[in-house]
Amino acid sequence: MSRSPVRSGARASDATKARIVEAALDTLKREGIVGTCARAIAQTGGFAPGLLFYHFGSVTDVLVAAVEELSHRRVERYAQRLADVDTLAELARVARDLHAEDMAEGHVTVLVQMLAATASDPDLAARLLRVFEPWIALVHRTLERVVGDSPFRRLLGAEDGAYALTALFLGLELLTHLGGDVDRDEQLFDSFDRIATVVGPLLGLGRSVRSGAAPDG
Amino acid sequence: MSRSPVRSGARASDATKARIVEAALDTLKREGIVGTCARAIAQTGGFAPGLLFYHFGSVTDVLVAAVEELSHRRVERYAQRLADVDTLAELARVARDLHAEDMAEGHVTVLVQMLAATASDPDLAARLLRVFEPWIALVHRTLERVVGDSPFRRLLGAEDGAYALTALFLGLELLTHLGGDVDRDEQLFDSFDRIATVVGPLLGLGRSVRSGAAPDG
Amino acid sequence: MSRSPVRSGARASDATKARIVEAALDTLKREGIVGTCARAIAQTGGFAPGLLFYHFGSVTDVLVAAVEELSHRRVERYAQRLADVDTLAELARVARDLHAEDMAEGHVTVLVQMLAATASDPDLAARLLRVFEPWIALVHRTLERVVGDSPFRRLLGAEDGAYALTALFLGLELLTHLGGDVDRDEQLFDSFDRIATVVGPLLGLGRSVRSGAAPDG
Amino acid sequence: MSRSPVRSGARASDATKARIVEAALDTLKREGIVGTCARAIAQTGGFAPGLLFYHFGSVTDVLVAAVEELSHRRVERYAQRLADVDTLAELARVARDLHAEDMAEGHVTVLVQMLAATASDPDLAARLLRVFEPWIALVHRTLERVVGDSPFRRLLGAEDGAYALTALFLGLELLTHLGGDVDRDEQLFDSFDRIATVVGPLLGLGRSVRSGAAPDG
DNA sequence: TATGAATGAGCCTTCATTCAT
DNA sequence: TATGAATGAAGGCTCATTCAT
Repeated sequence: MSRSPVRSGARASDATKARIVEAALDTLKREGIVGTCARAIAQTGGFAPGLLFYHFGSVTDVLVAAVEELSHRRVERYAQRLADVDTLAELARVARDLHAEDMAEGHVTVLVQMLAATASDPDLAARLLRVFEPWIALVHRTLERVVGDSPFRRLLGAEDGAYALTALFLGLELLTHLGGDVDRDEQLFDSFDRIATVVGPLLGLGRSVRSGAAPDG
Repeated sequence: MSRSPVRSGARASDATKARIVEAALDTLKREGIVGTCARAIAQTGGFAPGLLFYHFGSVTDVLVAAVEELSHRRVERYAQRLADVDTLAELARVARDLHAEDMAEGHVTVLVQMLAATASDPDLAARLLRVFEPWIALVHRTLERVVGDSPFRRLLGAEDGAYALTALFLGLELLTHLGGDVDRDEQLFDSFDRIATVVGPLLGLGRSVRSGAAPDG
Repeated sequence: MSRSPVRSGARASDATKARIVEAALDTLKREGIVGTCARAIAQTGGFAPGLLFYHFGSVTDVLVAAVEELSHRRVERYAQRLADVDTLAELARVARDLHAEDMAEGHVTVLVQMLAATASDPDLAARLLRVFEPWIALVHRTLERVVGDSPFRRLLGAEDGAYALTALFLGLELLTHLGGDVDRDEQLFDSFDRIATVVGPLLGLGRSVRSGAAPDG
Repeated sequence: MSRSPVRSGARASDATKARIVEAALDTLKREGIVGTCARAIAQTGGFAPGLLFYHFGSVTDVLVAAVEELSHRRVERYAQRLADVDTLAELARVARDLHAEDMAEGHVTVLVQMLAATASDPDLAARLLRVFEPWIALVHRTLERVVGDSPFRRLLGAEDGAYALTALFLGLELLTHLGGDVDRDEQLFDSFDRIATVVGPLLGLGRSVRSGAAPDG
């Protein structure tokens, strides 16, 4: 039933597992969840389909591993970029960059496709939730910092903000594939920039508050 | 040989086609795109799988017809509810209601699942775009009215606003299935209410502007 | 999950189901349980493998249906031949005939192969038991009649006798495939004939008792 | 290139081969022939599947080796227990004991499962026949002794007797798995005891004859 | 000697689709 | 119009076996 490598920490096979995960990510981006099957992944990666089962046991397990890997990578990157964000304006700018990266490299596609698969597999939902938790927490912490103790907090809590922001990212991905109008996102984030620049200070958000001790603007 | 009800305008078969479409919607909501196949639809509707092909030619065609039907229904309802919306605060309230309806009846699930399928089928993307156009236009028009000629327009154009709002709706659906935390959406829309109530007047949005400065109707 | 024809009583498909069952029996006889798979059955019967699943849902279900069919047929035949058996000598003669038939047409092979499969599938065991019950009951009733109220009854109850006889039949099949010495069974049943002829009357078995002591028919 | 332990007489690898054989026996008992594959055997024995092929070349070869081993062991044991058997009554008693042992430790399961596999592999049949020969010979010799020169010999030759007895053992195994009625065998052997006790002397079998004419012990 | 990675064939099952009725 | 039988192509997964180490 549970062949050894499925849950072992063996070093030798790690390279192969990484290769399989990479192939899964590629396939997911290119074909979507509907077009992603063991054979498609194997073909993408240039290996025999059996190898996938040898190392992961099932297609779903590969996909979850793939999302895990992606999540790790992006959380690291997000953490790096969000570390210095204290202002709504800064947040808008960084968000735009991260979103651009995500779109360019198909990261959000992977997430959205996996989330869609969740509808026919409640088990998968639970597993994905666990994977996303650190990510959600990161966005949450950042917003906490940006919103801080400002009065804006009364309007939109950090948690709700993180939730909405995440939803927005995912939704944009769904729509992007639809129209192919790539510039639209650019334009939208331009708007966010403007809003943040205007609204932020207006409501006393971000650094202005925190550095209230040392007003720099 | 010459039986082609697929594209005929025959009235007699319309009831059956409606039944099939309804079954497709049900199945899509319940099983998601991955679990939706000809047999599943047929079983949901209580008819033979062959009937589906007789009337629509292919599974994809039924699904598109289903989305079309759903879109028609919702556009009508949206139009009805959005007709009187002139204010950001009103918009927030109506948006919350519509979103609640959509979620309760699984409408957004259908959209999201179909949009997800788009990734492995570019043709489908084009067809869906056409279906969604009137809907997008409606939201766009509403926002146009709400934002009006206010200075806010500079910050977020009606088009971008509609785009972002739609994306948000879709994204929320994806996330809802994940955590099962149904109250979260409620909470988020509460926040929107508050924001709209506070920010709207602040920026001189909605009726205040239109009916205040230049009453045109 | 459970497509209609699987458990329907439809008349039209009965012929096909019979054809599939026949192919399963043939395959079981020719290839044994190890060599009997959906494809092999399909090839034997000259139909697409999918047809088997369409009508029966799973390979195991076809096999059980096949054993059921075989059991029905043989029970009928056994009943016919055993009806007039009152004597151990008669029983020996009829048993030899029936065994010869069974071997010639591979009936016992089917049973033995299915029973062997039981070892890795407890569920199957339960299902087969149900199928065999009427058969076992028949042999039991016959022995009851043969042994009657004779003193022999103290030595070997009808139930044990039926059990042993059945086991013997099955065991012979296993051994026959081994040596290919077809005459051996003949020889063995010759011995049984002789034993029955000698031992029966010695112990006052069968008709001698029933019609001798109290002629009731 | 030149590593061929498959047919070497190397002493070092004998322990490993024994381990593999043991694992094969265990697996055969637990899972039956249908569930016995290289991986299952390897898992049972706690070694890599490759090892099996390294030492035996194929799964079938391991299984044959396993039956060989089992046969050796049981022949030895049977010889030990049957050595002193001269009487039908004694034979019945010993047979019951041996059968109980065989059942308890699953020996007959192994035989039956392998014999079943014979149906799809004529080659295997030939190989097994060779393995069983000494065993059959042993039973034959014992019966020869028991039946001796008695008039019973005319009724059931030793050869036929051995054949029938073996078949019975195998058949009982097949039936035991079916009903799970473990006591049934006990009961049957009780009957045999009774029969042997009554019928044996009646027909002048066993020691009575041999030790009667020429008392040797 | 022993392991575990890797492969390709094969197995069970499901799917979209066609067709006779 | 509607059904249900039938097919051939996948799809997920397992298997025997080989090979590099």
